[in-house]
Amino acid sequence: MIVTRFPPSPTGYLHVGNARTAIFNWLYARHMKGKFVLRIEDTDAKRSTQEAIDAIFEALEWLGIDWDEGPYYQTQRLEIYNSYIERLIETGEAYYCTCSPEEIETMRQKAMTSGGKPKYDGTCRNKELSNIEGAVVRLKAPLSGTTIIEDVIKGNIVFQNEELDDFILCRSDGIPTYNYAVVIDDMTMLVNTVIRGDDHVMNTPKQILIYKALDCPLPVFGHVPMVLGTDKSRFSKRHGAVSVSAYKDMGYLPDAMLNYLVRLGWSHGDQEFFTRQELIDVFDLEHIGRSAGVFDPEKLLSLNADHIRATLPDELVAPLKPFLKSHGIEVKDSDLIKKVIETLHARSKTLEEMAENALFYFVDDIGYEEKAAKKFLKPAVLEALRLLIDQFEILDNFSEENLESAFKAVMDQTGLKLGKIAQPVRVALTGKTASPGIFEVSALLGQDKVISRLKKATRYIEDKG
RNA sequence: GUCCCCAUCGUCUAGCCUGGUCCAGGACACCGGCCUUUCACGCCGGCAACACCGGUUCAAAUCCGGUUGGGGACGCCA
Repeated sequence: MIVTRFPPSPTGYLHVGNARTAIFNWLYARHMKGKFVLRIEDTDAKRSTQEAIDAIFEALEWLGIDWDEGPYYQTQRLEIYNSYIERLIETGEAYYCTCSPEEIETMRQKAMTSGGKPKYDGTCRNKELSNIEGAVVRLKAPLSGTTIIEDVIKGNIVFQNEELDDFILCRSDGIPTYNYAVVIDDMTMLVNTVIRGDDHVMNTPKQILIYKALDCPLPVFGHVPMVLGTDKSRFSKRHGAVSVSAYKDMGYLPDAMLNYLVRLGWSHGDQEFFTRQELIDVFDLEHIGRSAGVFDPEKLLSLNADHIRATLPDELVAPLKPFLKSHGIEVKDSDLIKKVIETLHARSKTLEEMAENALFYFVDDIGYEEKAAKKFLKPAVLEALRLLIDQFEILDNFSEENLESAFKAVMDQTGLKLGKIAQPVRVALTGKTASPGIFEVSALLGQDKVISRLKKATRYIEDKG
């Protein structure tokens, strides 16, 4: 059975780059009917926070990523790491080292200036020191030969073992280092498929060495290329919004985010739009690309519009409510919201945009956009508006069909074309020059509101004239 | 500096493994047009790429080598 995992370190919000590797692991596990494990890598006490943990859970939940095992916390697994340290010391695969950080630093400086790779020189390698207070544990890494990553995405990557050094497994305070804890965790959690960011390739040979020292079979490794910003450097804050929750707040649909992030670096022929289930059905590791990709907010936005359009208005009601609320609108009538969404869902790229454009349906007193009023609410349309009010007042069924005939009647009486009448009416009803169809807007607004807004517009014109 | 990775339209990518069907296809953005009561949606059309050099071959975007460019990693961070 395939077992994948996502191991965030809780030092901040969930970054879209990290979210993408979480998604790859999750999708692959779901596709293979395997298991997906969540593990919190909180060994860095200085930077790990509970808020970050909560933020990560919230973002994963929003994305619809669930896990079958965990969350595990590394800080609760210290005994496990220690027991394997003892074993590695016993078998001679690791040793205690008492070199100070300062000494190491001068070692690095020397190596750097002489053109070499900064690494530990092995001072304590053969001293067979015992567990002295303040000692670190280092792996006794091979001095020659090669270590090969058989990467499912990038192919074989070969490292000369001379490039590697006796890196630290366990810090002087007894806390395991990242590379060591990861191996022990993946090994004991039976993780057999490790899909992670490109930035980890250099860690992988080290981890392979630990697996070998432990005489443990290797998992399958797959390193996915990074997500870049427009300037081709690692995607970060200066390129725009980077946290998953920011996109949630801007009114993106989780499925759109999922779709976009997966398609950034993975493909399935020419297909651009995927539902969650389609992704689970067809996702594979073979079609993950080898080159890094630029995060394009425009394309995400367009995809979000596609997902909004593909979602039934009914299902958009609940997600839209918080956005209406943030504009001070609380509507109890879900059926009304549904109807409002029907008029807006082909013209909204985000839920936030949809909420903004829905405001005129709900507020009591709409304001006119300055340019709109200036251009369309003019004395020339006064007569048409009054005739329309007359027509509307005698309607007993405020249906779109009846509305249309009412408009026709006014067109006949005034000799004006529909366009000449519709725009002023639109401004009167919505305050803006762009809106859903004038008949649907009117029908939804209802007789009373339409008539009162039209009357208000006539008064506005009279006052100005 | 050392090591590693990458290289098709502005961007995401298909094609590359299994050379010819590719004077390179799709999508976003952009530009025209149609539809039309506005804005969208939809539809039609356009712009635009195989980084460079050399090799292999009858034939290379596809295979090989090099160059250049970009990215990443070199912590008692993860």
